[in-house]
Amino acid sequence: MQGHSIGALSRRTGVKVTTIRYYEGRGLLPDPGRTGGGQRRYGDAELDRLSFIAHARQLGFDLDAIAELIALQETPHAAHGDAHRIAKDRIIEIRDRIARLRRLEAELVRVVKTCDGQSDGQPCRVLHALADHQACEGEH
Amino acid sequence: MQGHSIGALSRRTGVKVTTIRYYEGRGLLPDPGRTGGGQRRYGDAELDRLSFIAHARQLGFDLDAIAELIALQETPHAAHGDAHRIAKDRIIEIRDRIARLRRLEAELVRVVKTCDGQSDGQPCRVLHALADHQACEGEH
DNA sequence: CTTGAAGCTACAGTGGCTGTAGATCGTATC
DNA sequence: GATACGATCTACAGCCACTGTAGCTTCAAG
Repeated sequence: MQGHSIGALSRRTGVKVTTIRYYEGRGLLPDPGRTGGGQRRYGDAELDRLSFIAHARQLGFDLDAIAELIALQETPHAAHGDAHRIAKDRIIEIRDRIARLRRLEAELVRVVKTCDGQSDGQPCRVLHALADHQACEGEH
Repeated sequence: MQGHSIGALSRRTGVKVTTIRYYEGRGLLPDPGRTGGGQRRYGDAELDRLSFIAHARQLGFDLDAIAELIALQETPHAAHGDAHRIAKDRIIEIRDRIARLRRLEAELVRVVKTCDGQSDGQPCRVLHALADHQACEGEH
């Protein structure tokens, strides 16, 4: 039987079989052809699309954003602005997340330091430091 | 009626009312006292604990880790090592996430750049770039 | 005593899958 | 052909950490 089985697609893209079926249910992949027995068979176009989805997921796009990007691919005219907007939104979001994580890191380091080297019978100050929001300079 | 209502606790900690009840169901907060009519009334100890939970959540601890930290608070002896381990694990995790986000950012910037300034009638290259995993230097 | 905000329980829904059960299919080997 | 066994099928439940809803009761101020 010609075409890729769902397992072959999975091996090639690193996307789990169940996840591929889930994407189909979500409308991100078209209904594929079937064998006489009802098993899915895919062509190279589906392989490409699944690679696209997998890559975009790894870049942190959610499934709705990916659906939007796919729709843009299928209506090529004047899609530049939208695709750029979506990608730039993601960049802004990622920079924001990095900034927040850095603040968290700094605070956790501070929390651990308040206790380091101290080992009497008292409850650990890490726990106090965690409860003590006053000490954070961050805005969270 | 003495004690804080659930709404007062919510206002003081920034944790939503429904979330407070959810924490109670998860065992992170004890069953509070109730008024004759069945409404929850909290003391300062519960307020402190909820602040602790809220702060730890903001630092990215999951509820299981927080439950562990609370358990450590209640059995003070020899808790240092464990509390430090949990906090240090989080620091490592956060650094890892920062590193991965930076790679994503770099790639997205690259993706957007492949197209910038180009505005013919062709499908946007952002979409190609997203599908083209070959071009990533990262390990994802 | 009335009113309206706040609280109550119980349950369904979110996103993005993952795991399970129990059946069927496809293909390599004998 | 028959058989064996892995791959695939559908349908549904479960995960995390909430969030939202419906329909009711309670509290506290005026």
